Amino acid sequence: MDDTNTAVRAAEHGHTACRASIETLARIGDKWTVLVVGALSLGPIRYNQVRRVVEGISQRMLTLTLKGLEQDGLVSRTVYPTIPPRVEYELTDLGRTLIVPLRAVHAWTVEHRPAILAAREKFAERERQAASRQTSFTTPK
Amino acid sequence: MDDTNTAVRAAEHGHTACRASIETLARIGDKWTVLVVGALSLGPIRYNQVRRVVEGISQRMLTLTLKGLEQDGLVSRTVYPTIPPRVEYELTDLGRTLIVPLRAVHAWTVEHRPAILAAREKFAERERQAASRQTSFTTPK
DNA sequence: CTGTATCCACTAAGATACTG
DNA sequence: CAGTATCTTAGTGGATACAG
Repeated sequence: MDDTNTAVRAAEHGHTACRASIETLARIGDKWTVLVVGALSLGPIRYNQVRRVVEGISQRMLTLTLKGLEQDGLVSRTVYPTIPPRVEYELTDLGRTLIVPLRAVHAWTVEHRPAILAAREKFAERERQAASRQTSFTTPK
Repeated sequence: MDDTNTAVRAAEHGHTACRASIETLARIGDKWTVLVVGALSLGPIRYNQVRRVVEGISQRMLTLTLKGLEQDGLVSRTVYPTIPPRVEYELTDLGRTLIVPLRAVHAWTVEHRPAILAAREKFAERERQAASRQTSFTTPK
């Protein structure tokens, strides 16, 4: 009917196209995937090396993350049947293309993180003020 | 000692710088935030309009997502004290800067999604083969 | 060394009902 | 219209122990 509704319709249009991307974004947006990709971005690397680089990751999560990436064709897994066994992980060509947009996001976070932290501070402050005003209303004396 | 270890050390160096970004990435990388930002990217929009555009979001998640974004200074919230009440949400300047890297990621997902889906297919196929080979071993006759 | 399997705690998220 | 409150369930992730 009006401008606003037109804008909303446009959003809905883009929205459908977005859904698919969201699913993909969820994959790479989780807690560990980006860190693991970062670890792999420098070349082939073994399981326990990843584990050391990505500090704090559990064996379970590392295995799950790597398997997920392998499943999506972003990482290749090569087993050398030696004793002890040796498994190397490496970004595929597809996986390497991911580095570019990842860097864009990374640059954004680095650039705007101070502003975000400042905003959080201000928000927390306003919340404290609102809370104290509440208190003085309910228990004035 | 060798090239690999050098690479690993380099990764560890970058790693520390990454941690902070990860935290921020977790914020914007969740299921709903990106969709909501997409809805807001076209201009000021009211609560229930967002709700309609971002299909499937619950009231709870919408409120939480908006509050999170407001907290981080990415979205501004304006209340018009009319009856019925009217609340408009809008991207701040900071929030608008987020659109750029978001588009980069979006472009990546659109471009490479077919490859990812194909990789998943192939992976599933290999898994089926491995499973059937297992079966023929354990129950040969 | 490179995983898998199990258990458990915690949180995230949906449904529902209610308030200003 | 724009939320808040509460309940319940599903998924995530960590610790541990064990296997190939």
